[in-house]
Order: sequence, then structure tokens, then C-alpha cells
Amino acid sequence: MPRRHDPERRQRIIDAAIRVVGQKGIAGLSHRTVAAEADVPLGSTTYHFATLDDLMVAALRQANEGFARVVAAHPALSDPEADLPAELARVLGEWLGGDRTGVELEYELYLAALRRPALRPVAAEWAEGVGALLAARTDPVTARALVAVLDGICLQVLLTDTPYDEEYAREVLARLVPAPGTRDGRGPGSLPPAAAG
Amino acid sequence: MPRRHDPERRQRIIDAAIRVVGQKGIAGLSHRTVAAEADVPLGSTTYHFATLDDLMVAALRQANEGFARVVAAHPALSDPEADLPAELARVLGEWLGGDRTGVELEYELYLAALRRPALRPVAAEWAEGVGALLAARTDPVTARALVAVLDGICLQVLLTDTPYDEEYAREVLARLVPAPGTRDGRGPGSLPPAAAG
DNA sequence: CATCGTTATGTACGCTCGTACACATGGGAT
DNA sequence: ATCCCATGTGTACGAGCGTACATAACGATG
Repeated sequence: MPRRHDPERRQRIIDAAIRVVGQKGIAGLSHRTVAAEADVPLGSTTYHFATLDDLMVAALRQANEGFARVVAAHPALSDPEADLPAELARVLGEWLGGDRTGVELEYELYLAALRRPALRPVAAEWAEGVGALLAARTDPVTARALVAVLDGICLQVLLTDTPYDEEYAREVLARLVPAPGTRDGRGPGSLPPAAAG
Repeated sequence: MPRRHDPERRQRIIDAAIRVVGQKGIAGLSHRTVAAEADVPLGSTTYHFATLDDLMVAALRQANEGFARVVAAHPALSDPEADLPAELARVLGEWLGGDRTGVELEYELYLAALRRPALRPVAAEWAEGVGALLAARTDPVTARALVAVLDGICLQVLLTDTPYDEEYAREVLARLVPAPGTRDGRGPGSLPPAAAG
């Protein structure tokens, strides 16, 4: 028994669950597969997470933090001087261009909320978190629209195997931003600014 | 054995599969559950659909036709005179406002393609179908953007239990359509055709 | 009518699953 | 030092799963 009284056991199980979902999908997530991946006995996973929903909630929360980390690594997103659509497109490109299993994992857990009410609040937290970040730069309606189109673009990339087109994303995102005065600085101006609302 | 030589057996199995997914989700889809729902013996489902992927492909195809039927019921979508964003928002509202199980079913099968390569082509067909319809009204880039934001709005509605806001959808969709200048007014009259690519 | 291949049916095998539960262990309170 | 209980571990049970397969019914063909 080399591992009795392991204070990080719980965290290691969560990490293992994320790896399992990334590799086999949610369908491959079980107490047993997670236990094997974490190299702990079966009873350990059932002890720390009585139900699979509990485990998935924990994993989804951690995955959300992963995305938040990517966002936090781009302070330009919060810079009122920066070109928001271009920055968003760049961040999305980094997220999609890196280890795609991370993105697939996030969306798989995210969409599992469709059928598992226990996951709904966590999924909502994520959308609200990104939305709040964007609302600070624009307005609530635009923020929700940006989140929607980000989701849609991600799905298109994930489902159709077409490579991510950052320029396309920037263009589409730019159309959604109601173009207040902040465009003059570094704006590439490929679009005529829409009429101010 | 009242039902030997049943020529519609296969179709009844597909219908049953769709009902099962609508009620229990994809996780609840199995040869046995479908057999029970269709009131046929287990061997019958395995005979007509050797693998679950085969069955899901058939079900997804049929679900796609269901959405296409909703679209076809709105000829205004193809009318160059009509207000495209408003019409799209209305169609989406009808789709989301009706029997929500249909929408959930479609998205569940649609998103199952993330992990099941066999479903990818069918999912791609759906996106391309809607995209082609919209491209005829605008341009390819705008069409893809519209599909993306439609997907995103649907997901927001499905995942957050917030009711569908048709006015919000119309506003967001309108921003994506490259109508120079006249975003504010809801004037349906002059919507110049695709100005830019 | 006899034959044959397709379609339909019932059953069984091996597997994984969630869950329960009895038992071991060791740190912290007394 | 002793006890207690949260934590850790192994095992077993019943259920559902995909799949395989032997057999039966039936329409088509000769």
C-alpha cells in the first residue's frame, strides 16, 4: 500500500477523468476507466465521486478554467484600445490550433449538459463568464452574440474537419461589433463601419 | 408471429430510434431499447442495422429531413424581397418553440459526430445544406457565419433554459448580413444583394 | 410442389458497467 | 496510549450491452 493517505488523490482523479474524456470521449468515461487512468483502485473513484455526474461536474469546472487561462494569457482582450474581433479570432486560433483534444473535451463536456441537468449550471457558468468578459468591452447583446458565433465557429471546425480560418473569424466577429469610436487606431478597415446605433 | 414479412420494418425501427434518442438521449440508444420501442425482437434491429452507427446515420438523416421540412415551409427564406434575418429568426423560433425534443434530438445526433466519424458526413451535409440555402441569398462567407450563429443561438437556448428571444436573434442575424448602412431600421424594402465577399 | 436465398426470431456468451458493502488503515482528538 | 472516524481498498452482484449464431418462416423461382 504505497499510497495510503494521499491528499492529492481527488485532484489526480479529476485529471485522469479529463484525460479519459479527451481520449475516448464521454462515452468512455466510467469509474473503472478513470480509476485505471489515475492508477488508483476502483473504490477510490467511487469514494471521492459517488456518482459519475459528480465527477463530470468537477472535470467540466477544471476544463473551464483551462479556457479561462487561455483568455487570461491575452490581456489585449480587456484592452479597450485593442481590436476586439482580431484579438478574439487570434485567441480562438490558439485554442483550436494547439492540442485539439482540449477543445474537443471542453465541447464534449459542455454539450453533455444537454442531457444531464447536473452539468447545466456549469455550462451556463462558462457562457456567462465569457459573456461577462466580452460585455465589459461592448454590451450584453453583442457579448451574447459573440459567444454564440464563437461556439458556432468552433463547432464548424470540429465537425467538418475544415481548418480554422482566423481571417474569416475576424471578419465575422467584426460584423457583430457595433463599431463605436474605437476603430480608428489600428483598424484595418476592411469593412465600412456600420451605422452607429 | 403476426408480423412476419413486414416491409416497413426497417422504417419503423428508424422511427423508434428517433423516439428513443428524443426521450433518453444517445446514451440510452441501444439495439435493445430500439427493439423494445419499435415492438420488434432484438434480432430484427441487429439484422437491419448491423452496428449502432448504421442506425444513428439513418436516424440523423431522417432528423435532417425534419428540419429541412420546416425550412421548406417558409418559402420566404428564398424570396429575395423578404427580410432574411427576420425570416430566419422566425423559422428558428418555430423550430425551437414547437416540440423541443425534436431540436434536442437533432443537436444530440449532430454533436455525436464529434466522436463518431461515421456521423461526420451526415452532420456536414446538414450544415452545407443550410449554408447553400443561405448562400443563395447572400454570399458564402455570410452564409457560413449565419449557420454558425444559428448553431450558437440554439445551443444557448438549449443549454441555459433561457427562452428563445426572436427579436434578439433577428438583431444579431441582421448584423451579419452585409447591408451597408441600414442596420438600424427594420425596413424590409431595400436590402441590396451581396455587396461584398 | 420442391428448392433456395432472403428475412425474421430467439437465445446464449462474454464483457463492462454502477453500486454496495465489509474490511483495513492511519491521523488526530482525548 | 487509546479510541474514533474519515479515508482507502478489494470483491461481489445484478443488470444491460454488442454480437454471434442456429433455426424458422416466407416469397420467388424452377
